[in-house]
Amino acid sequence: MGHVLEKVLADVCARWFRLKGDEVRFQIGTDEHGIKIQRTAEKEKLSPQDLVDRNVPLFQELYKKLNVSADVFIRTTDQKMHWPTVEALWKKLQDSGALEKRSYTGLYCQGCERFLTKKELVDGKCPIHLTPPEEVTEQNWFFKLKEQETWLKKILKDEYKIIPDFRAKETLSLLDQGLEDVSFSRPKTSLAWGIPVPDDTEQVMYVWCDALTNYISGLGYFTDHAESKFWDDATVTHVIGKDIARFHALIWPAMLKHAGVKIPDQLLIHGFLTSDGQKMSKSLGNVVHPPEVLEHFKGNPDPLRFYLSHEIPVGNDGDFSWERIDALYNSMLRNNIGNLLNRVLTLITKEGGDMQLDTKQSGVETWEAFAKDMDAMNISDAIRHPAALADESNKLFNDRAVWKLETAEKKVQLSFVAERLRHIALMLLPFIPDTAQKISKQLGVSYADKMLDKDFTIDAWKGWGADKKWTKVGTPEILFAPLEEAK
RNA sequence: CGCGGGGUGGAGCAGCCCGGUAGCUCGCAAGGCUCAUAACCUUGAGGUCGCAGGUUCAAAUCCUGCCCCCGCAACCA
Repeated sequence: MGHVLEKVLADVCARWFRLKGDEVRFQIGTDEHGIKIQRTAEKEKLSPQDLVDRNVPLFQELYKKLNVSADVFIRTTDQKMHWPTVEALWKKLQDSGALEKRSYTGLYCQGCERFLTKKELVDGKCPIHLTPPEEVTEQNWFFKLKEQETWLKKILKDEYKIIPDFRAKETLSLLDQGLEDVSFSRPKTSLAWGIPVPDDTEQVMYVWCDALTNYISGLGYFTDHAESKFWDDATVTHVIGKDIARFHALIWPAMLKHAGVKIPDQLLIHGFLTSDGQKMSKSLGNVVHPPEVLEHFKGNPDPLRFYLSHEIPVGNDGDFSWERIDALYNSMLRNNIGNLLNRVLTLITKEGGDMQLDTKQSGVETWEAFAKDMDAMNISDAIRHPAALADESNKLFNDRAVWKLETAEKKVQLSFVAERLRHIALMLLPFIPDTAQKISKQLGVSYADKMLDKDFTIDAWKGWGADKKWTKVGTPEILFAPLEEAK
């Protein structure tokens, strides 16, 4: 579920900037190397490659169902697109003197097949296997991170913006505690499943140089540079989980510095999801699988997208609960927005279906505030603007008792609310694209068919009464069906 | 003294940076409306804002101390 939060968050941002007319390159991917994959494959009697080839399409499928509008999906096992960049980067690091081969001595547990830290030990023994670990020495390539401390402090203050703020502070305090050099490779004997170190047949790259590099390998870096303008001339934003934040904040810019590549501009760090207030874990049996949520809403990704956007302030941990998502679906989507659309359209249709919009006074004042929140990626705040507008419109509908008015005035009032709904749909477009389009289609606006195209922009449509060709509304349909008896 | 987040009506949260009638969603109660997806609108009940001190004319909001919950503690993704 965590990765879904991340992809939806990134997708909402990507869609927003596209809608603003920016050129956007939205990349996601999978890190498919490492000892865990290797071991799982052994257990299942598969080759590691077969294992990831089986699993990765499942993720891709899921993202597609969630309407994640990624332009590129990078797999770290992709030897054509990914590996050449990684190898080139490694060499650049080596040439710049950032890498050094050293021997590393650690406490190795045979049962776990990995090094343990002193703090993990209980009475000097591995807590899982209850055996004392042995001292093992192996050769590793190390990346000299420590010497970048001062530089990192500087760029984290001035150039590399971490969102939210408290994470930036956290990272800086991490720097104050001092950095260690980082192991960048493993002997083939302990890690076979990875990218071989160039010119060193005994060593395989460890995760950092491999996985982090996906951001630029997807742009053709060091090879054909096909899309490198999306790095060099763009605002680069990484969207990641708090668990890997420090590596993105520290190791990655240091690597880029050595390679002579621009450092990223922003690091958006999101929190984790709990399930009914508890950490999701297999032993507790409270893990929520995204496909279940999709199925719960009949394959419609929008309730989940809306939930994640609405309930979880960017950067904080959030909670997933079936009760909450149902409640939000009913109150916001169904009763507030869906019902408003329906009552308006039904009445307009009874009056012949014509729009009679008074274009003199605007009924939408929230675009500026909305755009400000979106630009700052405060998506949980941003999404409240269209919701509030719908809320207000329901009130207005009652206050003015629109259904009782005389025909002429009734048409004007109905058109007023319909026009508001047009704006609501535009604001919702980054969050729940399918629904936003459905609303627009029912309203009958002229651009409804084009809304989901990647080159659709909203600027021309933000004005009050901007859609001059809009004269008639479409047929009202139920936007969000009632939920069946809850699970 | 490891680091960070949090403790606000029954539930989930906002407000705290930039002190001054405690707000939102859900739930609950009463009323209204009937255009609409038993939806929509209004009103109400319910909070000593974790605890204890301090600053101030005034503190949920600033300062100090304490208690409780939750993550992370570095190569392990």
